[in-house]
Amino acid sequence: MSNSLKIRPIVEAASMSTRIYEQLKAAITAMDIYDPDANLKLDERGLSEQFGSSRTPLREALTRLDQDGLVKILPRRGIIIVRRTKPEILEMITVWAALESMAARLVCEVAGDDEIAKLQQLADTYDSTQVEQHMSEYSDDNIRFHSTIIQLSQCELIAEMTDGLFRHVRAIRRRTIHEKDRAQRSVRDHSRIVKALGKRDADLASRLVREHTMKLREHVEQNVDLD
Amino acid sequence: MSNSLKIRPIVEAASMSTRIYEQLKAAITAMDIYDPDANLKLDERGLSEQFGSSRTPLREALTRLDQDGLVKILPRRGIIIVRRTKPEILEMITVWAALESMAARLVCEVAGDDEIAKLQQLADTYDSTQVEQHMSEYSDDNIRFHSTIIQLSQCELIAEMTDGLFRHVRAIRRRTIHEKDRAQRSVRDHSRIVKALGKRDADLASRLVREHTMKLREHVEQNVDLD
DNA sequence: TCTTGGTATGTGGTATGCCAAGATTGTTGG
DNA sequence: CCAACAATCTTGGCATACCACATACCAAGA
Repeated sequence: MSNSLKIRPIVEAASMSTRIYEQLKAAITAMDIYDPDANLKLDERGLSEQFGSSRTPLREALTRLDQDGLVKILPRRGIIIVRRTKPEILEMITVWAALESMAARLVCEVAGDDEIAKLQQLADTYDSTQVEQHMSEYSDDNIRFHSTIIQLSQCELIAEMTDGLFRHVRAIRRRTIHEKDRAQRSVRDHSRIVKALGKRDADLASRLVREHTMKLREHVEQNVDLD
Repeated sequence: MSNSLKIRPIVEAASMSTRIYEQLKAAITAMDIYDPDANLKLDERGLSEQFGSSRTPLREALTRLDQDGLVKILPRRGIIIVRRTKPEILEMITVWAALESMAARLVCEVAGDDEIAKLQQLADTYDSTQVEQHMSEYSDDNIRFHSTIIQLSQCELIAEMTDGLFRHVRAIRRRTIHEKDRAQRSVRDHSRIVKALGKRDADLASRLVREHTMKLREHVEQNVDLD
């Protein structure tokens, strides 16, 4: 086996603009943009210097972020990270409900029993009594649960679209009041959803998912103040 | 009325890159990209010359189109208009069904009776006997019907998202076999949807919309060949 | 005629510099 | 002390030049 060269294909190195784009996207996602003291202004020339590149690739990255709706480029005024208004957030949650509801429907058709069992496991990690003690972890696992449903639907497009939505909704989660009541209800909801998926009851599963997410919408509408 | 200056707001002159972006987007939307003889290759330098600009704003426009998924930029290989694969189209229709279904639900809550009456009018323009004689017009009015539902939902985000989907799905409509059976069923479906909306039966309306769109999905899956 | 290294050309990526239009600061006249 | 104006700075838009890599073509040798 050693009488020939062992060559592995060169991994296509991402362009500088792509790397900048990804890094900026991650950075914006990580920061708390709804903090009243947050600095939302971006400096083109300053950033390009920090990245050790010229303005061109940085500008390309910013154009893409603008297209994503993460920043807004204001001619001759500056580039700012956009804060979503509350109505916009509510719309996002509504769309999320629509997409995940459809995903649940698809899961009933295409997912294997083993995969749904995996989902069961995610839902069972916490019972109603534990959840109040591990709030922060639960928040992550909660998102993981919903992401998994979307994965199992095998619809790539739904995954893409909700990815952007999760990003924004997660940002305002830090501004959400966590009531233990809500968390406990959430655990019960998840359990019911899994059960419906297991029974391949598409109508029920999709309805439960939609109602579950719309409850979040209601909660945000009444308990989150962004201004 | 003529004793005062007639002032109309200054239209914020769009940047060159924005105008190029919009023009290219319109051009790509207009062409039949699934024609086997279609030229899908774009020439950066050639285009910039045609637009009378340098490559920079053109490249910015192309970056945005790439982000939209309308073109694909291949480093050092060229820029091509992307053809959607059949599975991708099917996913788009599925997502469309999810979104419009939710839109119907919202319409039941927020639309006025007068607005639903307008929808009724759109649905009644054709009856089952007329539709086969005015196929091409019906196709446009069909899209208008669905667009109107989304408008009436007052959810800006759903409108944005479906806009992109319509664009792609419309492109393959030209490759779809139009059976008069399907058109007649479509007219009946629309009528039922309006009725459900009028009764503010959100569950029924959303179900009918979803099933209606998923019928299109089925039809495309079985009757459209893109390769 | 076929193989093969070399070369010309095409194409997107990046660096740089200038420009015009807001924004800011400083100055001046009241 | 303040309003109005002017000089200056800031900042995104655009043009241009050059680079690196992919591809096609070509010519020399087997």
